[in-house]
Amino acid sequence: MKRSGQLHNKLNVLRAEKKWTQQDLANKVGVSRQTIASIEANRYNPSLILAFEIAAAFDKEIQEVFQYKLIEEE
Amino acid sequence: MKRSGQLHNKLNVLRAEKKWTQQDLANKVGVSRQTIASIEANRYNPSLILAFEIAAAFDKEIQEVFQYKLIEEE
DNA sequence: ACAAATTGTTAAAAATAAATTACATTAAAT
DNA sequence: ATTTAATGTAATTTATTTTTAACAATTTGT
Repeated sequence: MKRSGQLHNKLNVLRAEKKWTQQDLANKVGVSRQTIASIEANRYNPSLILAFEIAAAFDKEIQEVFQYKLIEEE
Repeated sequence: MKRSGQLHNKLNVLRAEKKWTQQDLANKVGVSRQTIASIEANRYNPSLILAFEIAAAFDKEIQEVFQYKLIEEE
């Protein structure tokens, strides 16, 4: 699929603030630890529902957790 | 995968405001018309990147376009 | 009423996310 | 220094999204 931008996230920072391990967060949102690790490392693009659940776990809005930067087109 | 909530969206309303067809929106975000139709009908859960691109097309935040309601657990 | 555009929906294939298993590396605790 | 917990990452499998193609149904324009 076409990708016209890049996804970044603040999962490691937010986890550190709460002192949660990847496993802790994985348990809270009901996915595997590797899924959290992969998202954290930007290895893939989570589903919107998972993004909502992660944001809710931190009591934040999605854009406080995930940032999407459009790539400039010339 | 576990689903502990429901996703809703306002795509049809936002499209109507802009007078965009499904095809128009599909072109703007670079997916097929059927992808837009399927998201609009809640047949599936888009990727976070696609959700960001759709929101950007409407110049809105994600949560103005998509709403995620957690299901009550007892 | 007719034609054209738009939408609803489905099926099959392709692409990508997510689960699972596994193991190596790093950090923390004793 | 040794053990234990936490993280990085890779391979394989499974689940889901997305594409493509197709056709029916509905809406819009003339």
